[in-house]
Amino acid sequence: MPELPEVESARRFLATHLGGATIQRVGLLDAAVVRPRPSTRASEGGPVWGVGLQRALEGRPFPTLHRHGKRLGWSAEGGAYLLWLGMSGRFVAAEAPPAHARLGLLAEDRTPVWYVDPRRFGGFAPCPAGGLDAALREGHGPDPTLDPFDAEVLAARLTGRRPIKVALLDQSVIAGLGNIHAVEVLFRARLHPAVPAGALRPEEHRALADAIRAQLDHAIAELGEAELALVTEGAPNPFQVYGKEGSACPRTGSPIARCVMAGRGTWWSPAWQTAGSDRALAFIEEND
DNA sequence: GACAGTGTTTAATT
DNA sequence: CAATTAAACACTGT
Repeated sequence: MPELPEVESARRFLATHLGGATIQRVGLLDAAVVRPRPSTRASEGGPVWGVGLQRALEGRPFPTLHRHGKRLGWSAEGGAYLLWLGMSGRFVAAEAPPAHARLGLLAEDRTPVWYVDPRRFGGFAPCPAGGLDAALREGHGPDPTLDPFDAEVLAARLTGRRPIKVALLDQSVIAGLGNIHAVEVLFRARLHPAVPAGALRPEEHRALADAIRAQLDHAIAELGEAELALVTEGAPNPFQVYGKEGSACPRTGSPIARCVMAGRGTWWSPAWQTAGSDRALAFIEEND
């Protein structure tokens, strides 16, 4: 579920539902969601760190959450924590815990809020007190919605021969884009996904920077007003090219293509995304 | 049953 | 050695 816009949406959701409240109890339905360090896996989590999280939150005001890229975090009396949503993490307000609820936040006169994460790639982990900002940014490039971000910034960070699509997924280059929004950004910028990252021209850097900002702003606004999930079951696919192989390109009507780059599904419109196609690396079209 | 899936780390390979 | 790619994680839905 979560790329930058969805994580920002989760941050606002928590502030709306728990802001100003005192946390009475942290329900540990699955202690493995609390980890010793950020970005560790469920097998490393456990009640030892779960108790630490309970002690950090219970009986205290719900903290202000900060975000950088896809990471969330807070720093308060009980200590600093990082929170990341992995592939399927989300927050749900409900009286009873939904399926795959891993943790519950209970406050007086508020609907309980549950951290739900079927795949358990997401979690909570303590980070050094006073070092929240450093922990949020560690190993990450700029967040396009929070940091200075323009064609020059992009040009300086996009180097090497790997495809631009793969570079956009690298959080150390830019923080916040995931597979869906990277695919949509390239469509907006009319850029071929297989252009080597270091081979972009100045006008392409500009188009890409504009597309990244536009896509993120668009997605945040849409999530805010519609509570739209990334790919809600039953709902039609809301994206221009993501997951649309074989269907008509919204701009040209020609079929959307798909290939795999760095192990991730990549969709694009060959007729529309012509910028850089002269420099595109060899790639495999697997659409029929 | 096989396969793909919104993320990220680690191992293996080039 | 640096740059890339594959595998692993954990589980659901088609």
